[in-house]
Amino acid sequence: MRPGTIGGAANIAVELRQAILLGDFLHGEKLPPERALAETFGSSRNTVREALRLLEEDGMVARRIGSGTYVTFKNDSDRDEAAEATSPLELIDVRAGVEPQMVRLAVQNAGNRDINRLEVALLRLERSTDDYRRFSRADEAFHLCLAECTRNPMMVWLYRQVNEVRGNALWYGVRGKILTTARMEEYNTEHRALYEAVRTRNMERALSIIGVHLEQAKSDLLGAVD
Amino acid sequence: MRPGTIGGAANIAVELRQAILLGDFLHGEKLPPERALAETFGSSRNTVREALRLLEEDGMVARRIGSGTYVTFKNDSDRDEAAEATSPLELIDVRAGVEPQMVRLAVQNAGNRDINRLEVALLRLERSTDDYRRFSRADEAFHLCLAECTRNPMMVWLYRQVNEVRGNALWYGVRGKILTTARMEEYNTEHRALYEAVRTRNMERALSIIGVHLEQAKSDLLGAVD
DNA sequence: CATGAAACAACCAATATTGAACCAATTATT
DNA sequence: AATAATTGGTTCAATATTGGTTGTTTCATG
Repeated sequence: MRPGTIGGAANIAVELRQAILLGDFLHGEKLPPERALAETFGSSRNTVREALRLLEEDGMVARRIGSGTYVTFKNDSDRDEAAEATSPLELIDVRAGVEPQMVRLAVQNAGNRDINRLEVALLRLERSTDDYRRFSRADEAFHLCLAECTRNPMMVWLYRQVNEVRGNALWYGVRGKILTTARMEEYNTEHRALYEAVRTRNMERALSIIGVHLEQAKSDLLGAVD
Repeated sequence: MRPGTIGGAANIAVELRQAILLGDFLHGEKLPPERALAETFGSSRNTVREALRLLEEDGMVARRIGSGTYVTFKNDSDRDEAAEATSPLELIDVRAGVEPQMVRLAVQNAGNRDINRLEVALLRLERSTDDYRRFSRADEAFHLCLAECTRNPMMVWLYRQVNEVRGNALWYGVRGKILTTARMEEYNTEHRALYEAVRTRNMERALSIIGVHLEQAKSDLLGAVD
């Protein structure tokens, strides 16, 4: 038990949850029996059971009579592993699936407020062509804003994940070579065109732009490898 | 009170708020009882109670008679929140972006071993039309296998995520209504056609099938709402 | 002196914890 | 195959803990 804290079912639950989140207990692993946990935490078995009940409610563990209590929580470190195993080119393959659909839904579902925020992000982007790090951040914000235009929470979440990988990947290293001021301004021409297409609900045009955008990102990447 | 001196309910509130914000007390955790806090802060219980009242006003903690004072402040980690906020229809919108690209990459990159495993999954699927729960599990396995055919770790991860949401969403409830034996057999016709298209590297055909598949899933869902 | 914050104290009602015994399902042992 | 050991599920009553409440006292401040 952490110093300064007092026992009780809620706190035991929090500690076990932390232990699971931190990987002390892996997915599928069996927790110590309730009677052992009771001794470890210096409390009664009923209290431990109450704590486990809370974890079970959260879907962190599952209990089986006669067998034990098992971790059902699936750790997100899977994503980091996938990210490390994924090359920038493969990432573009993934984005080529996600982003056109994102644009499609954005054109369909964006409200006026969404479009206003998208414009703000665009203006910031256009003021950032002097520093490729600032540009990268503004670029992320713009695309995230675009994701929010879809009004689809899952799509927003998905794009966040892909975006984070984008930060981890090799891309991060070659970024400085690719993003010359001229290139950034080229990208921004596309960004503005994309914004206009979304604003005027021109689906065909928007899809065409994002397609070109991804193609260019791909060829830029291939060029940087040389 | 003289300026420059410490003490008083407001200051205790500030200290506790800091402790919570810094993670000394996590969400759901029970704070030490008022009597103990009074001792550690070297003040009376009344003063501590006043401090807790302030925190309660801020929505940082909740108090329950006979139980304790609990931290309600949440450090946003909303992977599951996105899932809960996403309707089955919105999920299909996401899948409509991911799955065609998945099929495209699968046709491009699948090796012979991948295709063999895909066939195994397909056969299992075709033996599962008598129970919609078994069918659902086999269906997941088949599509996951398809994801692995892409040889793109990020795509595999992505599909896993989408798949998990599929399990959480409302879909889970209406599944029983949609998946009649006849419907499962229809789906399997498509599954087999998809398998054949991947095996023979017929990209056009594969994309057409997955498009129809998603369209049908969408209309089935819309039908089930009535 | 009047005021208000704080300390101290006693009690209430709600809740939690404990300890025990026993059940039911699973797993290990013989 | 039969048996024993292990493990989660359940119930109950006694006890401890905890926030809520009320009242009095102390003391620095204006």
